[in-house]
Amino acid sequence: MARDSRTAGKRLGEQHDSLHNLIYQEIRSAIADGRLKPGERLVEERLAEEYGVSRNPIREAIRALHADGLVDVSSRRGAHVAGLAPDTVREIIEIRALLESHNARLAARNRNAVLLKNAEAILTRGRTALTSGRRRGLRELNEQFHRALAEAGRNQLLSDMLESLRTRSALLFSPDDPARQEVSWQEHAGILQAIVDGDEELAAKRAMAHVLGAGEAHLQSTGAAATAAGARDSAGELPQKKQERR
Amino acid sequence: MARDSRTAGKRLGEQHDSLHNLIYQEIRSAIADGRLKPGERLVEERLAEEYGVSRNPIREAIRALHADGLVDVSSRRGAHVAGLAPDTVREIIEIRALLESHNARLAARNRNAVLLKNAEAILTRGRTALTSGRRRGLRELNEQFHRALAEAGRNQLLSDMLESLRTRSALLFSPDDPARQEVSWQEHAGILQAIVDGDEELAAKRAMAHVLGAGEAHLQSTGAAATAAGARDSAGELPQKKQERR
DNA sequence: CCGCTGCACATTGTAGACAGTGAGCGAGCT
DNA sequence: AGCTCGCTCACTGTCTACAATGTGCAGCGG
Repeated sequence: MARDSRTAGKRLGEQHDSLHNLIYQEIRSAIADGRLKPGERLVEERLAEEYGVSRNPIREAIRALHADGLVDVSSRRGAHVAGLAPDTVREIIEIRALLESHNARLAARNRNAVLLKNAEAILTRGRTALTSGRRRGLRELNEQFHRALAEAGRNQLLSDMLESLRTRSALLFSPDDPARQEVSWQEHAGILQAIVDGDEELAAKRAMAHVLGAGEAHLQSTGAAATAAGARDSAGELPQKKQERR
Repeated sequence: MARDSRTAGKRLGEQHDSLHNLIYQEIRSAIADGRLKPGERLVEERLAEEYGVSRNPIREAIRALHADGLVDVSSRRGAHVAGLAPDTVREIIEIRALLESHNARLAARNRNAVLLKNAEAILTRGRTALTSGRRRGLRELNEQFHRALAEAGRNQLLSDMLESLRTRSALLFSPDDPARQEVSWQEHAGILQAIVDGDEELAAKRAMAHVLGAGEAHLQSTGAAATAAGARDSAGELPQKKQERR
């Protein structure tokens, strides 16, 4: 399969971090970078050899990825990179919209000065990055902004759930459309403004619109309407019958 | 996240019971039954011996429990049964209220005949069990009813998230107050009625009230003692310095 | 030519060791 | 005494080996 062993810049640094954590990160970014595509099988022994470790850390990493919803694991049949069926994407968007909305409401209710300052700082950085054309960091800044908002909501559970949803979508969605980015950061500003003003309703409304808008954009760019309700439970779990036996 | 209760619901054939799955179930019910108390340490080797297996299945089970939020795992310091700090309980209630509410709205929007019939059947069983004094099955019936509602919402992700939240609370909350049960099942009826009537707003409102009400009841019963015993915000997450060295 | 049956193997599940680390406990110092 | 510094050891993290099982393929019968 020659997965370009070079791409996996496996520098097992000094890190006292447990091995399986590093593996987890590695595979995770491999999925994010598209080096591992949805449906692709994750063979423990192969990965073990690739990273120069035994199968145990690999197994743990895979379990962690499974907990994050990034891989599907079926008993005795191995693990596959999870895919997102259009229906699932819609569900994620819907729930994320609901939760982001609620979180924005909470943030507007609390109005914690320092946390909002932090969000504003990130917002500024995002907007300058946008105008100066440096788009490479935008994805990360977007992540940071939403994380800052989540913190401002001061509900740990909600924050965690949002993080999880963002992870699932961010890793599996297609890269962002530049045009959309403009709108996106304007909306960010609008949300934050409403929060700072303490206008709960407006903040909630804008947050929801933001998520739904971004979701629409993604649905457009990716599969389009090519899959109304047909795929149903396929959920990207097609094992991709590659057959690489020798 | 909702273990592997794949969409199919748990008809016959509970999967090929891999050992670690059995262990998972075992420990899980041990927590539910109170045989394992919050803060208690889970020593892999001890459990391995207790169940007559090696440590690997134990580790996997612990990971799964961790994914469900039932145990806390800190690197190199072992796993402990998770506790619920009062703040966390409030967060769970709040988010669950939000999600149950939304789910009820969706159910009212869809009005899937067969799924609602199912919910009604469970409702009936619950009410008869209540009046006939057989309270031992009520907890399970309550679980089933909410699961049925979740299905009726027809949003898999939402259903899974609710399942997870219910799991976390059900296992760690104190047993239910009989008086509350009466009210609870009346509210169940009210919610379902609104859904059947297709009144989205009412259904959402009632679902939220139901969760908040139940939550309040729990906070009352546990909160008082909890405030005295472990007023700290860390509540159950202190590793419980027992020191059982020999 | 095509479907069925049984075999062989690729992979996962489990077991049993070894290695590394953090936490108490006591010796030595001040 | 109080404190620091090692020592010791119960653990977890990892590795290697073995067992169990699903899958594809060859070979056979139709």
